Amino acid sequence: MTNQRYGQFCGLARAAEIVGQRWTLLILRDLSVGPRRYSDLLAGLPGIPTNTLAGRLKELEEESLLARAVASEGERSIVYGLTPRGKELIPVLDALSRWGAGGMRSPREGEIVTTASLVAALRVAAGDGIAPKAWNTRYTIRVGDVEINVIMRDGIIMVGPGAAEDPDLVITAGPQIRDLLAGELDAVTAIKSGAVQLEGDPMLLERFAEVLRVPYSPFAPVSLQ
Amino acid sequence: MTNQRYGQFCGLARAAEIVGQRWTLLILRDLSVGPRRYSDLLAGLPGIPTNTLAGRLKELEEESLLARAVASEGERSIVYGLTPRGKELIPVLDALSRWGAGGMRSPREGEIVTTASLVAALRVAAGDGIAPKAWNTRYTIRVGDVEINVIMRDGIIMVGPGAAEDPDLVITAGPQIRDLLAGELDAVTAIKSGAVQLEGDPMLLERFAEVLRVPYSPFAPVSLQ
DNA sequence: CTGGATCCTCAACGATACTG
DNA sequence: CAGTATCGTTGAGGATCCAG
Repeated sequence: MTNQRYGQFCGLARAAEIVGQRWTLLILRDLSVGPRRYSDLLAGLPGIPTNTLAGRLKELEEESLLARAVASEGERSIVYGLTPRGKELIPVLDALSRWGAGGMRSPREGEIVTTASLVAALRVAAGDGIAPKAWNTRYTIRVGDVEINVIMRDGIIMVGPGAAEDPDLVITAGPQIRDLLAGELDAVTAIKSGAVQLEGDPMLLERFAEVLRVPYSPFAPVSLQ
Repeated sequence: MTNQRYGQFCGLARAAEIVGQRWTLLILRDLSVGPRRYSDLLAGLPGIPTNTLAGRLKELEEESLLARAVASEGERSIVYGLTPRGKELIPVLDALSRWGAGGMRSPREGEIVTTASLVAALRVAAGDGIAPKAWNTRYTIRVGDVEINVIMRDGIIMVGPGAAEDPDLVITAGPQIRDLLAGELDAVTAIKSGAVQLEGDPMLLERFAEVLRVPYSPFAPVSLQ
């Protein structure tokens, strides 16, 4: 499977030959959350053909963006994880993610939220990952049947898949969570309108919305000059 | 021409639907240098089929990343230029470019340097675009038959296509210019080895190499954990 | 000459079935 | 669970042609 080449001695062209292939960016996004098995990736990327996934994983391994490893002793299952070279790409994925989110308003027909997409979105929203030191809070965020956690601890924000243990606040929302992160919907309105449902202290949603904030640039079609 | 979709309500997925198509990133790179005509783009992207270019331009216009305009009064030619939404993508292109450059060593068989690729590379190398205020210098850089200019003025670095007017230094080099920017080749060695030829004060190359510097991360294939 | 449109071919992608 | 195998479909590649 010889990658298509652009024939230019250019960093962007080289990058495009790798990440410009269909599904590759989403595979990398899923792996950016943590090492995953083949079947995890397949489940997190609805619509990807199995041969395409297998081919991409092989190519990305050849490019040293990811490595395969046996999950644990005795297990037959294989996990794929990003190498340092692959991890270098995470800030770029996040920048692209932020740009793409600026063009999003509401889900199109049939669009879903996956665990990795929600983790990536909140990782972007967390920005530099710094919160006030005193805010030690554990959040679980539910969108559909997806659950992720956001932990603020000692001034650091961590985002990961799965519910938080003993959460201080459980936030259940639909795609409108995007508007909350975008600052287009404030916490009070979100609660009143029913856009989010809470289990726990509602004040903790204010902190959440204050720290996890994507300053999407306003997007208006314009003409040149 | 209905774009392939990923079916996920995710910024990265939306971005990938647009910029993940073949040739799109390079078209945007060329336009990031400035507005260009159809034939300029065709010439700067050797190998692109005309129908692909036409199709991409149409899609990118629909997505409001670029706009078409009549070049100047009376002219029949059309120029394509980035909209603000398209320009928001330039820092992302630069980040991707930098990442890709980290995996580059020497040109592969048949790889060429184009005007836009060289401008983009030096724009990345210029980083935040700041130089010492006293360094008012005009450079012309030649690689093959490509000529671009780098102007340092009042602490600002500007990079553009075409030779500089009345340059203080003309730098002629091959692909080894990449090593100079990467800091893997210092100015003195570059001159002695003949990797670069100069017309003007050789000391000005030191300034050039000092300010235009891409801190590529070392790249070594490794295994997981 | 610029700015495409058309046609044909072929490699890559997509869907499904199947296997060690 | 982790992929191959098979086969149909789509989009890219390449050449040519055409209108303003």
